Formats: sequence, C-alpha cells, structure tokens
Amino acid sequence: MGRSPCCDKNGLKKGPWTQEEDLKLLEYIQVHGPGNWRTLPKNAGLQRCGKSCRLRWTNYLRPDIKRGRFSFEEEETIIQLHSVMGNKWSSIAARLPGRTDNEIKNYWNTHIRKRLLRNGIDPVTHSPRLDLLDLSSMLNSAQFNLSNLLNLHTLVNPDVLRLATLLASSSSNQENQFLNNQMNPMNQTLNQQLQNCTSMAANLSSTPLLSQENHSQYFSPNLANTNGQMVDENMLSAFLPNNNDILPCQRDQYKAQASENSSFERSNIQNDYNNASQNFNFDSVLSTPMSSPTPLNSSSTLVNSSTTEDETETYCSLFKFEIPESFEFEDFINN
DNA sequence: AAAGTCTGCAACCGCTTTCTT
DNA sequence: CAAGAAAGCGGTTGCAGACTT
Repeated sequence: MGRSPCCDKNGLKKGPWTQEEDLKLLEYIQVHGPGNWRTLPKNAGLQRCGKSCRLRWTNYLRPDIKRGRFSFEEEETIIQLHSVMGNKWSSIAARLPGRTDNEIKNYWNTHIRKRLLRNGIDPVTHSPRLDLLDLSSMLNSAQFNLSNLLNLHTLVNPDVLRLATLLASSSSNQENQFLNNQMNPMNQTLNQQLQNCTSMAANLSSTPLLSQENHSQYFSPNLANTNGQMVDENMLSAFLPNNNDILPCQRDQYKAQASENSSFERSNIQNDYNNASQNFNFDSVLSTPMSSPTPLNSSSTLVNSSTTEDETETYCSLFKFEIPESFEFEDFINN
C-alpha cells in the first residue's frame, strides 16, 4: 500500500524550530493534548507538517524528557541493552525513563560506539575485534615477533618488559624499584607465561590469518606519537597468560575468511613457533638489560588500508589505554 | 585572524506497523 | 476485509559551534 504524505508540504516550514513555534505547539498541546497530528499544525497556527510537530513534541518539548549528559549508569544500560536488542532504539528508550530513542541513537553513534571501538570492541557484536588484526605481519614485525617473544635474546623484548614496568609504575623513577621487587615473582610467572604463549602459538599455528597483500598496512603512523605510558591492552593480552581465549573465539571467523581467501598465511606463524620452542632459554630473559623507555615503534604498527576510519581508530586505540594507578602487574599476570 | 575541518545533535526521510473507518 | 491515515521507527542529513591548521 502506498503511503501518501501526511500533509501538503508546499509552503510548510522545515528546519530548526523557533521559540515562537515551540510556544505555539506547547500551548496547543497543554489545552488539547498530544495527538491528532494531521490537524494540529493548522489548529495551532503552525506552518509545519504534523509529523514534524509530533517529532518536536516527542523528542524535545515533552515535559518528562530528561536533558543533559547521560550518566555512567545510563551509558552502561544502553550498552547492555544494545548487546541484546541491537539498534532497537525505541525499545532501549523504553527502559531509560526520560530519554528518547533519537537521543539514545545519537548518543550511541557519537559517543558509545566510538568508545567501544577505542577499546577494541566491535559495537555491533560487542566482542573483541582482534579479527581485524593482521597477526601474521604483527608477529613478524620487529617488536611483536613470536620468535622474539619466546627467544631469550629478545623475548620479553624491551617493550614488553617496559610494559610490565609501566603497569606497576607510572613514573620512570619507580622502575628500578619495581624490577627489584617484582623480578623474582616475575621469574616464576613468566614461566607460566611461556606455557601460555606456547599454547597460544599452537593456536595461532592452526589459525588462518589474512595475508599481507590484503593487509599491507596495520597501524597508522600517528602511533609514533604514542608515549611510553600508553600500552596496548589487547596486545598485552596476547603475551600474557589466561587471555588467549580471545583468539579461539575468533577462530571460526578466521576460518570463514580463510575459506574465501586462498592466500592466507600460516607458515610464518608455524615457523616462529617451531623456532621459538627450540631456542627458548628462559634465564637470558632476565639477564637482558632493561631498555630505556622509548615510544613504540610505528613501523610495526600499520593499519589495513581497506579499513574504515572507525576501524582504523580501533587499531590505533589498541595501543592506548590508561593504566590505573593501582594496577598491579603481578596480580594481572597471576589472574 | 581566517579558513578549513570536525563533531554533535536536531530534524528529516521513507519505510513499516498499527489503528480506524 | 480492505484501504487509508496515523504513529512508530531507524537511517541519514544538514547545520551550528568547536576545534585545528
């Protein structure tokens, strides 16, 4: 069934409402109540479409509308509801008194969605977005090479060690103290890390990865500005124990991608894993001098050129999360 | 200081669903 | 039951103000 216009649009005003128009609409509704939108504009003396009047009332003039910034609780509620309902804005709004669907939709698109992306979470699926990472090129890169990770000369490469330090100490003059206090437990826990990394490497070796041709660039050059106190939560997860569940959860997606793309590369990962398991010498890890904090090298972090801006932001943000003052590295890796 | 770019949000568009006659 | 009107809904657009160069 075709739908005719709700009113004759010729000569009707569009665009932002003026105070005078708002007043007319308010006064009319106060007397006659909302509804009957087709005849309302004429009766209220408004040169507006009835639909426009209804929207103005429901989204702005209604007295029960709560204005101002969304609270943390509201934001969390929106995220939770969205993870269940998706873009059912009216259903979400029905559970947030005083908020309109339009307002929630706008807030989602301008704030929450970006925040989730910044945290490496897909705003549609609400799951981590490691699927976007080109692990192959990452692990072959200078700093995030699996061989380096597991090999004594380089593992716990300076940046990883520095990350550990930074997690426990936000200022550089505390680093030595941290190392003195934490190295013994780290010696034990790093053994556990090794097992987990080895296990993760096994997972990786059976996980198809996007080819470098498809992901020629990974992280944007502006990561060169990343300072020593900004580290990658997800990257760290890849190096530390008990966070490797992220990879298995993405495996089906990788497999689906692999089935569509014959150029997936696994050999590099397999080689890295084989080399690492042969060459590993744990003691030398701790004998490797701590490097002075330096910005993460942008050469290892490139963004897939085919990704969207938001996705690019996701990649970049993977390396940017605030480290709480109270964060304890030991607790984290023992967790 | 000016021009260009970005951001947030109100409002619109067009489709679907529900209601009324 | 069918047709048309009204309401609901989600995606998109346009613009004002903020920010950057």
